[in-house]
Amino acid sequence: MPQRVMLEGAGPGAQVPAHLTRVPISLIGTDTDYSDKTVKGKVVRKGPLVSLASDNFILKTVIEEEDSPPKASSQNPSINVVLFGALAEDFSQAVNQGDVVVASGFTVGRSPTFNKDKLHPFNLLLSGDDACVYVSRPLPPPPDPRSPPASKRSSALPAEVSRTKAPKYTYSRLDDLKAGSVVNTYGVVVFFKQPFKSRGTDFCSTLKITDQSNEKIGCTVFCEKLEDHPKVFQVGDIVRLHRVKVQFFNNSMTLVNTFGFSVLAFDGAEGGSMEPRTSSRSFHLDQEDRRTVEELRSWTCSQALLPPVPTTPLSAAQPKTYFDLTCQLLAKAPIDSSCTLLRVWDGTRCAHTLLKVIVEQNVTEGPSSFSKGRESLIASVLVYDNHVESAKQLKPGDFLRIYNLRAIPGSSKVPGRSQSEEEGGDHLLFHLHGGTAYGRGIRVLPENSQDVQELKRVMEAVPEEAEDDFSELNDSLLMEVWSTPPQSPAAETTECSTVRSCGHDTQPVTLSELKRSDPGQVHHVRVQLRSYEPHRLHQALKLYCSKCTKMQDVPDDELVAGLFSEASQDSEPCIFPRWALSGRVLGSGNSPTFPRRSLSVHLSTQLLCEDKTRELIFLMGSTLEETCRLAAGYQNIVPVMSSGGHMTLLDLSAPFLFRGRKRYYGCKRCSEVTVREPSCAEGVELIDEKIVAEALGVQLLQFVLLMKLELQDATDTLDVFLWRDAELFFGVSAEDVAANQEAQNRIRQTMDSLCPVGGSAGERPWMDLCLTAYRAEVEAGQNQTCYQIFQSTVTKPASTPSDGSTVTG
DNA sequence: GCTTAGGGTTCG
Repeated sequence: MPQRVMLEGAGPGAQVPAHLTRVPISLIGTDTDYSDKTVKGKVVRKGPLVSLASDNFILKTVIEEEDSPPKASSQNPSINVVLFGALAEDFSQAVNQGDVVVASGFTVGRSPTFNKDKLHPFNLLLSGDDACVYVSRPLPPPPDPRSPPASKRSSALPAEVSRTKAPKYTYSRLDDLKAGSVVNTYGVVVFFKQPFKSRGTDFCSTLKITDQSNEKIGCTVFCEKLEDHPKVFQVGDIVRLHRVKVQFFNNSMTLVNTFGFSVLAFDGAEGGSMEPRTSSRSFHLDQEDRRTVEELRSWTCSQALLPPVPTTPLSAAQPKTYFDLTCQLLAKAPIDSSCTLLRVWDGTRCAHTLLKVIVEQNVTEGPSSFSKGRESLIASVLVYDNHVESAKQLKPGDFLRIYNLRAIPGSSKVPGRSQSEEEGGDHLLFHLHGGTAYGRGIRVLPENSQDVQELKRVMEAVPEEAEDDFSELNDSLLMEVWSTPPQSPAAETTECSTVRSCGHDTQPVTLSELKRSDPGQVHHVRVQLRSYEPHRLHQALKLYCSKCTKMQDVPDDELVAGLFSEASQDSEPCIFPRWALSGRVLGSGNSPTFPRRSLSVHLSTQLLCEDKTRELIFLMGSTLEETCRLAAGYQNIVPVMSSGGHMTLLDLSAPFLFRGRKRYYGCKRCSEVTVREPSCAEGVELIDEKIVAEALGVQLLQFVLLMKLELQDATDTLDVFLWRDAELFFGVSAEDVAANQEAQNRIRQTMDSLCPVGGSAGERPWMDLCLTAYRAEVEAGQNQTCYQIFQSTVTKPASTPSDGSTVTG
């Protein structure tokens, strides 16, 4: 058992393997995989070495995070660490109180002493192969006589104080294989087949691997149990094979598993997870293995062996092509003995209408139908022959990768009836043909895999329930507005955090403490952003009436354009007010469809006298587009129409005022519209939206931003609103967000930095926030405690390379 | 017991 305490001669942290990322002690919980994580802290208490049985020991120690940001709390976060076996022995000898240690390869358990010591609800457990402690300490060297000479300590590899050596494996390069020998080897997968049933007793899987030698070697694995097979998900994955026999076949070397065979598979991407995929409980993985994987990853990268995109989303599926699909199974139904229907989705919309295969009633596993909006995103996959057997193992909800799926256009060859038999045309369904050519097959992806996390993000951004085509169209239009220009969020490494400006003198509390507090209080918390709504950020922009306190969505362009068009239909004669001087203005159209035409316009005589003709006009009969274009030349444009022979405003769902790119809306409940001459008394320098609204009897609606954020710390999660101080939080005005792209980008970038897409918890920066808790009526008669972020601002410090710690002040 | 497969698109 290779259990170790590493002594570092150089500075702290210098020799902790680079692929490990550090987790703040405050964030330790049980719902995370810590296999590639570290925790760092100073040993503030070191318990005695306790002998449990012969050759088994236990030692308890407390470490405290030294470099957590100041003012976070009166006390630095600390946690109990329990070490077992030889590691406990080594730790006892090699580590002193006051040393700074980095622990890796630990698991997390509930702390049984939390109620007593109030240290941390969880503790770290270090035992087994992977557990490791790195000690950084200034010289002199430790008192352990077995410790290697100082010269070695300053080398790239940490010196080790270990009583037991790892069983040593040697790995053959692929250009150095001798027929008949049994070897261990590493390789990058360039081709693979999922396990399939052989004619014999076993499942068979096929790999072709390569390494820096550039040899490409085929490899066949026979195992009765599926879980013993290589867990390869995509080309570029790295495998470590133990005990494979080298054989000659057709003039080339091949590898076949032999007695004692085992395999680990790794993500092949640089910076990917170091957690090996295996069903084996007793595998050994040390620093050298990790380095080998890193080296293969960078070689793979230099050779461009990894496919640029692992799989094709449904939105990019083209008729008659083969592709791999990552998706979620929603329902399945048998068609006949050699065909099964899988209904899947990936959150993207296929460019072609998806064909729905109708099956007999009561044979579907999972829901037999979905909302209209959802149905339009679901693809029918017909799997044949040998794949029917693997489909039997699948359950609705599973995340799948389907290899070598083929997009089939039209609907003529569908078993059973199909919804669009008469339509023919541009419909798609998908076939997984029989056989295993080109790696054809299905694989269930583990829920914690990076690809599934990404898939879920995409799916979560899809609106919950049926939305008709109209609103989806508008969503996609607005999405374009929000996402241009396409920025590369990956390139942005800026740490992002927040500062409070509330001035309260309150100590930060944990979320679980906060939840136990009475409402009506102010709290300070230190949290990360776990998720947020709405994902389509344009939906965060609302209109708010300060009089009736009602909130509404911003009407979309299609609706507004409709109101303009309706208003211009009305051609009944109109008596214009006496103060208004009528004229014509030339519209902006210049195409046959939109001819340039003159529009009826009305000016205030007073303004005319003051030679302020461009400051305010009343415009009649224009389209939305014409109004927008004219808005470039006039400071204030009020669209008007004729109603009952009088000039009046359009329906208040339309903006009552255009000021440059900004549009202003009025509250339908609280406005009492009369078109009057604005009281531009002398001395009024500028006609703005307030003056116009007042003149017209319009209760001006305010642009606001409203979001729901899910916050998280080590103890709990909490939903909070970001509303009243949303502008302060983002450093933009909601009015600007409504009108310009830069302000929209700023919000998008802020959210991306607080909650990177596909990012792990470790990548999310910490935020210091001020929260208020209050009772509010959520539904009729239902009071609930709500939380809102106050007086907190996101700060973006100059982009500095992070030291791996995620905490910023 | 000690084979099975040994990549290379489709019946639908």
